[in-house]
Amino acid sequence: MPKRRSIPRKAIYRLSVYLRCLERLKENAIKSVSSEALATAAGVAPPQLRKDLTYFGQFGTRGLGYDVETLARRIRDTLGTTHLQPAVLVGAGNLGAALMAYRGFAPAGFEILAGFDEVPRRRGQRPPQPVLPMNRLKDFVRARHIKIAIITVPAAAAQDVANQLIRAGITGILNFAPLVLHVPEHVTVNNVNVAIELENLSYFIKG
Amino acid sequence: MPKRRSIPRKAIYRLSVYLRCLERLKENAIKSVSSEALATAAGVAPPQLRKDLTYFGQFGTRGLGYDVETLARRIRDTLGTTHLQPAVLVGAGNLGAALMAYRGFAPAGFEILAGFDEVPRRRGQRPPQPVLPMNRLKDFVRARHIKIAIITVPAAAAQDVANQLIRAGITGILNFAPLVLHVPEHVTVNNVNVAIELENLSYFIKG
DNA sequence: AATTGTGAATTGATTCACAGCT
DNA sequence: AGCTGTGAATCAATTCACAATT
Repeated sequence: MPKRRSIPRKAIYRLSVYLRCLERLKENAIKSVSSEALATAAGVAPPQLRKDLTYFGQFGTRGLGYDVETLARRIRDTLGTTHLQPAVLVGAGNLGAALMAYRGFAPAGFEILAGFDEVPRRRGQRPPQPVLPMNRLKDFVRARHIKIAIITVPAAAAQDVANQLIRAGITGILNFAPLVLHVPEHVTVNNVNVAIELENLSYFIKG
Repeated sequence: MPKRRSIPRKAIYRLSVYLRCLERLKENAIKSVSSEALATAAGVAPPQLRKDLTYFGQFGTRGLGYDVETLARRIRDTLGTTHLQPAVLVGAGNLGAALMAYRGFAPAGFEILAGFDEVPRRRGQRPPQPVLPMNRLKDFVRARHIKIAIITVPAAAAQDVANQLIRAGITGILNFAPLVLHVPEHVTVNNVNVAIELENLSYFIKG
């Protein structure tokens, strides 16, 4: 269990980036890496990387660097993705169905077990997992002790869906709906808002 | 033109959130709003909101608050989304096709004019816009002076696609591929990585 | 000799308290 | 009286320089 004093939130995001880079090194059969090399690959400064890692422990060997395999495992431990985590998705429209079919979750340690929708299997493509009606959500989530949910419903429905998920026992929500969700203390919400990302680009390209 | 001293990057993201809240107020025919009310809706503290706004100018009236319509327009001016901005998307797979069909871009001021792919119209649903072969990318982007691109190709292809886009004149990239893109100084990259967002949730739900 | 780990210094962002308008 | 705008103060994050270790 890592001691959590006051770890910058961005440091945790960067751990994920380091992990991706380590996985690439491992594919290339590289056993060991210096903070300089890993930092460059991750697009940060070497002291940043070292500081980030020491928030969670000491993983390197002075004079030598970091063992790729070991560091990757330790980061996965810290993030809690050593074992596959189940998740559900609510809102099986275009975007929702595409996310359900996305192959990038499994290597990161996540599996979307099912989608839920008011009108199962309406628009878009057919995802590989079942799409179930909303009235089955609560039992499904409880029975499998699922903690993570993805919301891809329209803004008008999102807060209500969030409330249902939280009542079912969800404590982590990845929210694609363009609004600020209000949730209790013990629930974490991460927002993904593509329109906002584009607006942000728009600001910078005016330069 | 706003003076840009040292504006926190997150302040610009928050501008987008304020804009969404203002649009909601406008729909409800609310003409005027205080920093307290708007901040609460946006999920920030009132002084945060006021400080953010003063990075770009003075938009309120002391004793009264902010005029909803005026503030919304001024924020759009700042972000550069007063007029519709054209964009292209590269990688028309599941996710790419879903984004092309997404209806949330138009109200934010963006329009995806076309998709590009090595193998046009292969997987997933058929998007409303044309999907063109990669060899038409450069001319298309140049002829229409497009500045913004969305990358939804696999990681292995993303850097090459980014290079092509930049040669064609793109200066803002929204990157969904799970790797760190290396780009010249004048190009802005925003990353959206759903797997990393899930990892981040995983860390916090262990709490 | 090389490279990590870290306290100290710096830089950046947020919060506060209140001055300044309407 | 009410509410914005902002300099000053606090808090957080990043960078640096170098001691510690192999």
